[in-house]
Amino acid sequence: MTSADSATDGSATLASVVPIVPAWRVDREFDYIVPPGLDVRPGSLVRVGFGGRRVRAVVVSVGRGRPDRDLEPVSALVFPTPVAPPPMIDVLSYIAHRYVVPRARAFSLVIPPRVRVRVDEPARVPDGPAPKLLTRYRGGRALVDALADGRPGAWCLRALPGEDHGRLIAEVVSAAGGRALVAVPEVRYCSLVIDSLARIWPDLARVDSSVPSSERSVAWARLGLGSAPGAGGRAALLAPAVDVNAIVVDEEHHPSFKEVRSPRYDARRVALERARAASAVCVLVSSSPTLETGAAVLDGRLGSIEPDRSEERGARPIIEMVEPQAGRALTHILHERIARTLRAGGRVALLVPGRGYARALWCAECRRSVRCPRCEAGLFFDRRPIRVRCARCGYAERPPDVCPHCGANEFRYVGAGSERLAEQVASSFPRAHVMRVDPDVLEKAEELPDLSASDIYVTTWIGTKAALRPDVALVGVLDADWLIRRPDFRAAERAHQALAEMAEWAGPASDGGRLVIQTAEPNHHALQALARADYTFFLKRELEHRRELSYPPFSELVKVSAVGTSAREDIRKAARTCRGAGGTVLGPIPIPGPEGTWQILAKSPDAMVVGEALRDLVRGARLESRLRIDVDPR
DNA sequence: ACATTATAAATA
DNA sequence: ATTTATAATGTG
Repeated sequence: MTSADSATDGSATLASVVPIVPAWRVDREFDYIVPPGLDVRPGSLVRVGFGGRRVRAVVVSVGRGRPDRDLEPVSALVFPTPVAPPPMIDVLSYIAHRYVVPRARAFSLVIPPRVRVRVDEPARVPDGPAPKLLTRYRGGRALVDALADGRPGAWCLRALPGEDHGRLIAEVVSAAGGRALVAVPEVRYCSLVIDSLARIWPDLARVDSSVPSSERSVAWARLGLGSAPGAGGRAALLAPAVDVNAIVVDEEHHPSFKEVRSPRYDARRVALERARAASAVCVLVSSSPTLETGAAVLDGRLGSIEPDRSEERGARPIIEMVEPQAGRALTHILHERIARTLRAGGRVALLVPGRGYARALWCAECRRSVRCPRCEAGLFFDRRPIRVRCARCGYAERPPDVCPHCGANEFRYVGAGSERLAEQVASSFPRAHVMRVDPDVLEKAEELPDLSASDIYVTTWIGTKAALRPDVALVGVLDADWLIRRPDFRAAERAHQALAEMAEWAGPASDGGRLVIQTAEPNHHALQALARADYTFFLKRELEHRRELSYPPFSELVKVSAVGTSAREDIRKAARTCRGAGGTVLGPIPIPGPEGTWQILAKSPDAMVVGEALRDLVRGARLESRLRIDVDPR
């Protein structure tokens, strides 16, 4: 098309764009003229004049037409390849709708850092490994066939505890011809899975948030040219790769797949949605999948890939449930198991629920705990220096001299934290080398301590990350009840996942692996499932509880909070809106935070219906307070 | 009369 | 979100 044509019939190439201005007032498309010679396609990132300034914008469609008014031209193309190639515009629009944000905010997820990039045509993608581990699973062959035939679908791959996920995922990526995106949990140190994929595919595009922005931009552009595969944190699922055959989410149950900042998307849903829109295969990998995923397998919405029962049982360590003894952090049995393991030259890991010296400070008189003035969470007690601290908000202060409730001046130190426990263990086993790994130690350490030097490794949940944990023969969980009894409807699920991870850490009984769990509730289904090495047992029992209270997967959740002058009034408006959209509303309740913060939780059959109603509320009525909408909260 | 500051409206 | 026009308020 030449400019002479547009002069004769008045038609021109037009682009509809979404300006990257995250405000409800401009949550729509704007049209511009595409100057001849500019390679503007759907998904291109461009610069346009908008309201007296220049902003970046994502092109959502391109076509010829007669402008019905004077249009501005697109002023430049700012990235060499489309940042939202089909079907990403639809996926991003889905995120905007489901998570109730202006489209511009969803689109900003795919905008690379501001650096100039130049990329070369990608080399041919080398072949990966043939399926060997995968075909040992029931359903593994079906997945390989589906990938080979290009049949779309979604699967849950329930990995064997102790499985090499790097190898397993490499086989999936390989079966997809390398045209795959892999998301791993967001981790600070490194990812073993990404490392092993990079060994097989040296061109692997790393879209980690840990890599420098220039490198990240280059990876973004290379994926746009068809280089494959790509891997990284949850953001990797939004990479501008073209012709994606497979989307893999590793450790599907990991909490980091829920974004905590706006747009608060759930990467599992996004993975499924992108795969559906791209007619690709989605694979959710975990040895203890979320209940939502497990339920989807039971009712056939997800294909099942699971290990053979005998292999599953074979991966399990010896598991002992031990009744806690009042006043002792370590029961006699656990003490004896530690001694025996050390004598045999084995290493021990002990898991404590909290850091610091004592986990709480209680008034000896009124038996109330000292709580954080900022966020109401319980405070833990530090000895060096002497102070109380809040694990949630980082509040740290000298402990009060008298009880803030009743004025008594005597306190009880309740529960051993990682620091006291490490001391206690060191004095019980004077010849063992005890190492403590908790958030305080990790913060101070410049680099990772040499973990292999220790005999007893005392840690909070932070030290259980796969990249941190040393080989051990015995894992002791000091207080499983703390996990099981948390006031959260997902407490059992989390406990099961955490303890399953500990069982994995201990290793199979055939290699001498042993797991000792101190608990007053040995019959809890999370623990029973572990003892039987039967995830499905846990799944079915926990589903009964969820059904009874109609929690996910029997409903979808939307959490709304309001903060500001008229928070109380606005949260009532939000509650009415949710009810009007078919939701059942819990609350409003006041929550910790700035003065006068209120929250509701809506359960409904379809969060998108509730979300749509809330979208109208925040877009239409002018609200005094700020509403924070969290769809699919975790 | 003119500078300064709050407020509303518009963005192609 | 940011700019721009417009109104409201302040100052010499």
